[in-house]
This record gives sequence, C-alpha cells and structure tokens, in this order.
Amino acid sequence: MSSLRERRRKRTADTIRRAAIELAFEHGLENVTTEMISDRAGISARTFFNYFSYKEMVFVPPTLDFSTEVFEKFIQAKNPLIDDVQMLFLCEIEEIDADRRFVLKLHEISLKNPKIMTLRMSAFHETEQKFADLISARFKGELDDVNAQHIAAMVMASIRVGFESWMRDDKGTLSDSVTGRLKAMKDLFNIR
Amino acid sequence: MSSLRERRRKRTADTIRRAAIELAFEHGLENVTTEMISDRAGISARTFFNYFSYKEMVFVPPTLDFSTEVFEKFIQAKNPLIDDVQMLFLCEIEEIDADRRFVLKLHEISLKNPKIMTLRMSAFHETEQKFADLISARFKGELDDVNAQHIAAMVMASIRVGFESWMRDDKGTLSDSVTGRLKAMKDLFNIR
DNA sequence: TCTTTTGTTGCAGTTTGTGCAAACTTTGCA
DNA sequence: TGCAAAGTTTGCACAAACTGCAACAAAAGA
Repeated sequence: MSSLRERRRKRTADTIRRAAIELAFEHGLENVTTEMISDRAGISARTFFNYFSYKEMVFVPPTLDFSTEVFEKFIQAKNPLIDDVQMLFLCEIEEIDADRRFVLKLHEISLKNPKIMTLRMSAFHETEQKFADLISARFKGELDDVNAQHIAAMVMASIRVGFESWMRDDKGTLSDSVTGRLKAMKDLFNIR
Repeated sequence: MSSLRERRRKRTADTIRRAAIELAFEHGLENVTTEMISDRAGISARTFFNYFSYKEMVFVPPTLDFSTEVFEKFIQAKNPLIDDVQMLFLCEIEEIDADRRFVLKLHEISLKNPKIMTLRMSAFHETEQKFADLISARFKGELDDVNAQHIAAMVMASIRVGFESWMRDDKGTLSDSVTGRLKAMKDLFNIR
C-alpha cells in the first residue's frame, strides 16, 4: 500500500547498504563499525538497527520477492519446467549482470568473512523456500510436498553453481552461465 | 598426529557444546550468555572464544571430515554414483539416526534463531565443497570442475531435503528418507 | 630433565545490540 | 484543512559479545 513511506524505507536501506560497502572497500571490513556506517549514511546509530537486525545483514543483498503477477504467470505456464524457471529468473538476473563489478566486490568482501558468507548462503536458501512454494502450487495434485521441495532444491542448487562459476571465471554473462547449468541438470545423472 | 592434545581439544569442545545445549533447553536460547556456558563447561569466558569464534558457532554440529581411507575408497569405487554416495553418507548418518531426540531439539532451537539457522545451512555448504572435491577426483578427466561442483550441489541438495523431511514428519529412519531422495533425483526431471 | 611449543586465563577496553520514552512524520479521516 | 492514530527516528543507559595482551600452565620432543 503506502507509497511514500515504503519507498522512503527502501531508499534509506539502500543508502545504508551503499555506505557500508564503500566503507568496507576503503578500510577493510573488520575496521568498519556500525557507527561509521550510520554516520556516513546520515542516520543515528540506533536507527541502523531498525533497518538491519545485526551488522552483517547490511552486506547481504535483499532476497528477491516475486510479485503476484509473476507468481501467477509461473504457476499457469505450460512450457517445460526448466524453461519457465529460466524466464522467471532471467529478469531478476539482468540487473546483477549489469552490475558485475559491484557484485564481485561484494562477493570478495564476503569471502573474507565467514559470517557474511554464511548469510549469503542462507539468503539463497530463503529464495529456495519461496521457489518451493511456487513449484508446489504449479504441480498441485500431481506432486507431493517433499518432491516439490526436492525439485526446488535442485533447481536452486543449479542456479547457485551457475552463479558461482560466473563469479569465478571472468568470461560470459551471468544469464548464460545459469542457463547452461539448468540445461546441464538432466544430463549429469547419466554419468556412471 | 598428536594424541592427547587433539583428543583433549575435541573433548573440551564437546563439553562446551553440551553445556550450551543444556542451557538453551533450560532457559531458552536468548537467555543464555557465553559466560553461563563457560561456567557450566568449567572453562574461562576467554577460552570459549578459543574454541568457537563466535557464540552461535557452539550450536552448529562440527562439519564431517572424510578420512583418507573413505576418500580413497569412494574415488576408486565402481558402482553407480548414487549407490556409492549412499555408502559414503550412511555411516555418518547412523549416529544421527540414533540420536534423534537430541538432533530434533537442536533443530528446534535453531529454527527460532535465524543466525543459527543460517550457520547450519552453511555447514551443509561446507560439506558440499568437500564432496565436490571427492567427485572431482573420482571423475578426473571425464568431468570438468563446474560439472563436479554441480553434481555435488544436487546430491547435497537431495540429502538436505531428505534430512528436512525426516525432521518434519516423525516416521521412518533418516537413512530411509535420505536414500529415498537420492533415488528420486533422476525421476523428478521427467516432470513436464 | 630441559626447552619449545601450544593452550589457558584474567584483565582492560571496544563494539554490538536492546529497551524505553520523547520528539517527529506520515497517513487517513472528518 | 486540521487533527488523531500509526509508524519512525533518536538519545541514553546498559548488558552482552568479542579482542589483544601478557603471564602462567601443560604437553611434546629431544
């Protein structure tokens, strides 16, 4: 609903995130305090914790949120599952692809900090949950919950591997890397 | 190498873990401090942080460590991959199966605490890394790294789903649940 | 046994994170 | 337009997490 309030909130969160990442580049993560971040973002130290329940959270990208239209479209779509999954994620991914430098830098930061690495992993897992719900809805009646969960887990695993391989070697777009992995899924089981 | 020292270390770590979990049962996680844990475990508050780099770590099971024999055996094994994977994990899993009550309680604790949940997820991811190395070694020459990583990710995803479903509904053994998921992997891709 | 290496502890100090109440903003409704 | 309700920000005081350091203790290896 609320427009101004909600957008304001998003904007502030983003300002804080940017401030945090800048500071981490400049001084190294371990030398950045919540106070420094708040100062640079122009908010009080107390307000920081209104936005992020703990410090490390500021370094984790916000989890993606499928809109109801996207949700409905995916549930009703009739193409092979993998194709629809690609459609679903590729638009989300475009942004990231454009921002490669930034994403890599953030990834570099988190590689050096187990707490943050850990949070990123679990952000992925959260998306997996949402995605499991999507699959469950799409195959309602045909597929029980464990199986929906299982498919979601494997698809997300593939996306993650695509993502990681894109970050590791420098060439190609994120979309290609992820698409490649989704296509590879089936074949990999035919190994001896 | 070192016997006494290493075993002592393991024993102390375990004592601390037990103390922590007991206290979390008794008082609820949010009311347990590192000091209380240290006291009960009979170590100083400072020493706690020699064993666990931060508080939440004490609630995460230690990641499993394949011995060199197990490692070698798996690499050389000639059965279908999934069968060998089962062999590899089932012995690790037995312990857990026996300790159901304990595992569930720990899981219950972590469900209520996002930080800990998060850590457990990433412990899984760590195991995935080790497992990816195993796969990579087993298929050296036949399979490139991304593919090894990908197979590992999907197998671990399946194991995780088996685990989660075992924790959710009360019936059956962990081994059966995990085995079931590993067997289901291939078939799930034949969905429309 | 003696030396070296590794582990434990107390202490003092910084940073993280919370509860509360006062000031301030936005929103929806009259 | 103006006013009450709902939500936000902030400062302050305080508890708990975590670190560096230096002294002491225990184990390993010769």
